[in-house]
Amino acid sequence: MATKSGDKFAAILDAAQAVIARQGYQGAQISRIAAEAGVAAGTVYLYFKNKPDLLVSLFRDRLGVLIEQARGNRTESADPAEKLRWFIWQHLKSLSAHRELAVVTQIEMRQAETDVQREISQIMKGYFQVIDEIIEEGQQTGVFLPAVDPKQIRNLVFGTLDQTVTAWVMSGFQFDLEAMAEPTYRLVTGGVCQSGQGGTQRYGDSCTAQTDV
Amino acid sequence: MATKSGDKFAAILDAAQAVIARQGYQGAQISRIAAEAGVAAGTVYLYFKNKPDLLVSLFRDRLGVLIEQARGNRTESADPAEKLRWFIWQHLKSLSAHRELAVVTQIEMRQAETDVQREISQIMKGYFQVIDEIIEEGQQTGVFLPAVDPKQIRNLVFGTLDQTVTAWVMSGFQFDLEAMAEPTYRLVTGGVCQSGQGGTQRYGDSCTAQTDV
Amino acid sequence: MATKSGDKFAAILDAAQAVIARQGYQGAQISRIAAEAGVAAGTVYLYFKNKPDLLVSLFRDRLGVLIEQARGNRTESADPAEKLRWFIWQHLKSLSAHRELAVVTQIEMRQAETDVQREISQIMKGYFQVIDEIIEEGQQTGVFLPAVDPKQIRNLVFGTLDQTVTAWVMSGFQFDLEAMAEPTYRLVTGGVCQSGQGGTQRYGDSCTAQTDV
Amino acid sequence: MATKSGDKFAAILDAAQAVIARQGYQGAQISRIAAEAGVAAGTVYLYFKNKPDLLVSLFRDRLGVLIEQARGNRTESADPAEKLRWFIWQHLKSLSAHRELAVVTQIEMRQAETDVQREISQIMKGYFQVIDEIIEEGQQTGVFLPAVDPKQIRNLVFGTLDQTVTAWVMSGFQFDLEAMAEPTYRLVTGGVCQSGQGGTQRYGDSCTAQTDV
DNA sequence: TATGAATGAGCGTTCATTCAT
DNA sequence: TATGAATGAACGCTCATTCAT
Repeated sequence: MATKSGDKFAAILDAAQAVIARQGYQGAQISRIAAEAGVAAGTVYLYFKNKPDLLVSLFRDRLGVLIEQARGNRTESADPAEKLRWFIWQHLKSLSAHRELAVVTQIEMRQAETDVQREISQIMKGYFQVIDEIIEEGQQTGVFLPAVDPKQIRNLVFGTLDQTVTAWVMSGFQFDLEAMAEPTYRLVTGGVCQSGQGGTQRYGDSCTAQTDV
Repeated sequence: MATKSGDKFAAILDAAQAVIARQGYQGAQISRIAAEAGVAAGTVYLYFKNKPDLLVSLFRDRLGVLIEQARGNRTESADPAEKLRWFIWQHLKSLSAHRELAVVTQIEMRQAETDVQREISQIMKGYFQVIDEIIEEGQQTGVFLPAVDPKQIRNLVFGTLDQTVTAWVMSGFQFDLEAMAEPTYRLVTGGVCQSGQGGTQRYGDSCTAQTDV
Repeated sequence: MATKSGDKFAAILDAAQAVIARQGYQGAQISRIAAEAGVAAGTVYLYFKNKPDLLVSLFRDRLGVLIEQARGNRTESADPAEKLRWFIWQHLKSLSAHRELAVVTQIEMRQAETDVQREISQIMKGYFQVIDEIIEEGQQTGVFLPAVDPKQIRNLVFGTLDQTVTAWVMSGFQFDLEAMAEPTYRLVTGGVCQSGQGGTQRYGDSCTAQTDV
Repeated sequence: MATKSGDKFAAILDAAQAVIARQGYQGAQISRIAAEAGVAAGTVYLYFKNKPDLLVSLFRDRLGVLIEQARGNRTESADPAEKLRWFIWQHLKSLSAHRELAVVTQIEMRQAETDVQREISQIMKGYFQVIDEIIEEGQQTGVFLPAVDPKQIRNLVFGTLDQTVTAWVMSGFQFDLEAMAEPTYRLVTGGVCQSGQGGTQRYGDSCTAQTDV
């Protein structure tokens, strides 16, 4: 039942993640989380103000790890494109290795009350910042489209990752999420259209027309 | 209060959408929805099995409109790329015109219980199919990357749209969502990387290297 | 269990009075009151906002009867002193006939939270007003000491009654409360000191000195 | 925070009085009282059996001071009426000088559970005894009405004082409580009726008729 | 003595759902 | 069909009390 660690804070967070992944946000009773953490129900309130606070804390803690990881890895290559590849790979790899976390972040955390949602959005900004920095660097060095609002690019990158992970969770983990990293990266950077078509396509072909503007 | 129409079914759905957009999924009480629809609380149960059923019905109804719209519009051009452009534009335009609907689909509907989530996913498949058909047609005609799993492309397309709309809602509708259609289309089709770089890039540049594989 | 009356409002008030008299304010569980009233716990909240509101309502209702009674009886005689005698008699007689009510008003109602106390004080003002009117009339007609702040007189009158009833309750109803009316009236009107002493007392005797000022 | 004295018993009682006066009986948490006393929560249980015991102890201690004071002062004059005057003045003066104590005794202590109430009543008997002794002495020396049950007189005296102090607390200390001593004494001893009326009153006037019986 | 982290019983309140009319 | 009063299960949270140190 109880996590071996004497650190009840971590034990409760772990239990919360497990229970939420299993029972869903609404079904996650404090008493259940406490039991799973090996503490009394009241003890939860020594570490967290209330149920929403526990959930926000869980999200902050878990995303914090992703953010740290992403920030650390970013420096391994000078090329922004390479940094982006690395970011995508890390994201998918991390969630791939922690299915419970993926379930919680992709599905259950979005079932919180509106107030909690707002706080989670704030926390997400920290992760968005990591992407934004990569994008802006890439735009400055001319690797990424400089004329496009970086937020749009971020929406493309994060939206694609998010959708991919959600699809993985909803499928019941039926495919290899980490293996999606490379193709996802290619799609994101190269787009949907057939390359090389540019030379032969007829006028008005919208798939190449885009680059004209 | 009540929708004038004698069609209580529609009146309840409308009220549900309004109340959920305003009070959030959790705060949406049946009694409130009923009052807003101009019927008694018990009447809701003459048209819907229970609360989850009401929510799923709402989602099905609203997404149904989007799907019909997307299917209808798809035929206006033979070019799959053009169809995609049209789809993206329709999606953003529709939600742009119906903020309440956007709030409900992007934020509040994701707060439902796990069971509801599953059903919503099923309904989403209908919308995904529309995208999938466009993508597959594009791959067959050679407009879209043929070697890539169409589901990945769909994740890119839908993920980007979804993220864009969510950002719009979370921002408090601070930007022109419909105006995002064209740049979003270009990003999705052309990718993040600077075009034309192909000729001058040095070996190993990952932003072009991708197309080699 | 249930009061025969279909009037659930009254049934809940009756049950509340009974349960509070028996278990005390703190021990009076809503579930218990509901059971005793023959309704479901949730039903209580159809008639009362919350527990404090139920208590305040109970007090208002019960005191309202006393106030009406006191106001009605006041007109039976023109003499303010006689009105006071009547008031005192009515007060003691009413509580004497309703031990449960006496317990609740004298003991248990004073165990409410500070907020409830404040509201109860407001309600008490209605009862005080009845006394005040009698007193002021008596002062104007010269029957009662005109130079004394009427509020002080009221404190004497109500304080004595209140203390008497509380003593009765705390004693376990060991004496005849109604029989206390006449002697109480005499004490209140004539004071503690031996009458007739005025003529023989030596200078400085404080029991008569008072009348000199 | 903590009282300087090493006497934790007294420190806890002081803290209890302060916290109860500020937060009310219900809101007085042991942990808060402990913090205010500069000790750990557990330490409270080294000096008091439980929360009710702490409250009863507080009341006993505070009332003990009043009783001692009243007993000491009683001997300063041989005249029972003068003793009564002194008693009334002491009572109002003491509470006037200790608003916190007045709040606790008049309002908050009455919010205790039924068990605590019973014990408080017992303690009150000690104070009542002081009044009773004065009264009985006065009756024996013929100063106070000999035919009246001394308990009735006590109810008049204490009830009036109690009501006066409560009115003072509820008013937010808006008047000079100590200044009420003399008029209160006069009322108590002389009664509500106009003196001197005896000679001129018409037959049946109830305000004088009383002394006939 | 003293600590203070941990306990866990206990209860007010909400609200989806039912059913007699 | 329609009503809406009544239901009652379900749960987050508090805080007096304990006990290992």
